[in-house]
Amino acid sequence: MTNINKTPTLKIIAEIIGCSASTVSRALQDHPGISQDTKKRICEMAKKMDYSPDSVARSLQKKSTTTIGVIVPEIRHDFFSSAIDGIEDRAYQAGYTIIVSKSNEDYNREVLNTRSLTSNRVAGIIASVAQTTRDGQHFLAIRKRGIPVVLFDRVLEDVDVSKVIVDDYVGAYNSVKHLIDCGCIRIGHLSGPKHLKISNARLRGYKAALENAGIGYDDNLVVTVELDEKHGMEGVRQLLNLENKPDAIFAINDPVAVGAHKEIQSQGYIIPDDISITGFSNNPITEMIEPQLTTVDQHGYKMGQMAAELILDEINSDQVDWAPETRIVETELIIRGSTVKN
Amino acid sequence: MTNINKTPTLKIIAEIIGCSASTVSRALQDHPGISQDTKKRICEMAKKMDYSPDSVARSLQKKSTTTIGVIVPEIRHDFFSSAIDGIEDRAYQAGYTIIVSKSNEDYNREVLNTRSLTSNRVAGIIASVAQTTRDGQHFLAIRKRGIPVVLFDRVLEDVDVSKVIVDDYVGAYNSVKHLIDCGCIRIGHLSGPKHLKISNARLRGYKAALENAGIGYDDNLVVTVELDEKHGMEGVRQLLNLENKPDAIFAINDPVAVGAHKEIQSQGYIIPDDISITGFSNNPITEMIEPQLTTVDQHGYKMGQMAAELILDEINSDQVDWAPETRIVETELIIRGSTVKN
DNA sequence: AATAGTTATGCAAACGTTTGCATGAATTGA
DNA sequence: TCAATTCATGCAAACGTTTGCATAACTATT
Repeated sequence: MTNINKTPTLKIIAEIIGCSASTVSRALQDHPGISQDTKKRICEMAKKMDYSPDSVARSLQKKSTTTIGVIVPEIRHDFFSSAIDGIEDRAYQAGYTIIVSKSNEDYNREVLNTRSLTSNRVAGIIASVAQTTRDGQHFLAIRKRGIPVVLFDRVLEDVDVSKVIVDDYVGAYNSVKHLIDCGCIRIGHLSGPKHLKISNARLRGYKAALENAGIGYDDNLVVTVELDEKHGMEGVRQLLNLENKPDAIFAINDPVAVGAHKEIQSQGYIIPDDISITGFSNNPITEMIEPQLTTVDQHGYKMGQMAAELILDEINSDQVDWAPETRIVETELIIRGSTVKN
Repeated sequence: MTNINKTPTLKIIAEIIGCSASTVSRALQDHPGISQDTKKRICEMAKKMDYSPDSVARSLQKKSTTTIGVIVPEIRHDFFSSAIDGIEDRAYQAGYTIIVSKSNEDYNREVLNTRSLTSNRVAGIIASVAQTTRDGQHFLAIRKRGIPVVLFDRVLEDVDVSKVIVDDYVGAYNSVKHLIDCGCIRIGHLSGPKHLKISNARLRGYKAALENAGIGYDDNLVVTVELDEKHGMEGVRQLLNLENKPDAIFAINDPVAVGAHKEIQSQGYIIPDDISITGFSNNPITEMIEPQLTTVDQHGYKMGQMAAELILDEINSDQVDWAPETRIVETELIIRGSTVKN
């Protein structure tokens, strides 16, 4: 599509007013060296012509953009879209725009994304890494070029950049503590695959809460499952088959909890009267089932905000070597009907 | 944060190789006028230094970017994040990046967003308008400057730009026809506010399907509700209070359907044996409830893809006056347990 | 009236590309 | 051997900004 109306530039305004482009530039910036009269004339004309500065040209000259690059494994996913939302809000407040790209859980595409973003001279990159990403060289290389990098949620342990993570341990601890406070004494746990950091952190939280309450740990009450609904159903069956059944379930995440929820009900138990249950993540589903699920909010939106704040701090710092910083987002226990009668 | 390693540029490579920047530029573009030998030396060096061209500088010189601007009312919302996903995929394939901004359902912010995007010299803008937007001047002005605009889903009727919309009429028709095919003969409709286009289109589809099947239209079976779960519950109560109760419900959207779903079950009716029910949108919730909800997929992802395709066509066209085009996305009926026993 | 100081403005370079044109070297054909 | 042709490369301008420095026109001070 070709341009019909020409976009106004400094030079065009300058010609109309009868001055130089520098004067127009300075007038628009309210530079002290320009007379009130000229300023007024120029500003009026600029407004009349609906002038807006060419950020491309400005970025070239300033050698920096006001754009933040974002890389996520998946866009169409409540947690990530919430995070993007949080990033956008903070960026918008600071006058920045965001370029969103997704890796599709593919390491190679993630590397390509970083190249594209650096090529676009973004002021910084916020990323949550793909499941297939093991190595963080691409992020380190960017950082060495002076572009701040913030990893959030899915971070790489051994990569020395700023990070925003959630405290899974505390989240799990509080969740289990809540079950105990509700009077449950035999709490089962549907745990995740052992190679995942979150599984271990949440399992530790579970154990600590039990110990703190003086409840003995029972190996039979912990079942390891994959992170989806189907496995939640299967896992909980094992627990319901025990002769000494649990009176509560702490599930590693919401899909697993939803699976358990269904299975428990289809076996005729009443939630929360017979068995209480809690999940993790605060997915939208948790509000849609009956009774609604008590869960741990991971605050995707909040994490996005914090990641944006962190990167803006780093961008605006003039320190040559900003030490990477890790910020931890507090989880929040959302108490609903699956643990408390309403 | 300050730069430590300098980013390689054409000039730097030129100095190392001992030629001019133009030669490097041409070599990297595989320009015919450069000798094989020089090309090889230059390309190797560029790779070694991990050179990637400065898109900012290139955009300035070429007077065009490879960035598409996206404006949505809300990011954290399944339909919109799916649409963004679809846009990203197509854009990525074409070598474009996307800038995502949200209006927060606020007309003024939407106008600001368009300014920011044009200032960033995006190649085109894809938008879904805010609820408070009545006037489309801001989009027309952009288009007059030669920047293609594509509106999707929430479009402005009187604004002459390209559009991607869904056929609500057909979607509703098929949904109701399905209920009829399942043997239902007394089909209630939870309709939406009368000033919304979607309400009317879906209502027309409902009526047409009935008429086509020779089923008389009964005013008592249509209840107007707000578009959320709570009103779905309230609305369906009216229908269940009729002495001649419906044997099926077609709800204007999924939240309303979910509300109705809950209410129907809590009154002791069995879905779909006593009453069948269908929604609209294919929100993730629809798969999470028991029985799962038959619904109409609006294909947010597909709409995003189509919007991206449309804008890329327009960007790559050299026609001075590209006639706006409207493309209609076919809805798809997703049949699940709320209408058919499994 | 001459100098110093102030005020308002313009010039030109720079940011990193791309590309039309010019130039010089090498090759070809007679 | 000379002109014509081809080949490889460089020069310089342009894209729209910003900004240090120079300059011109005043104003104030003596």
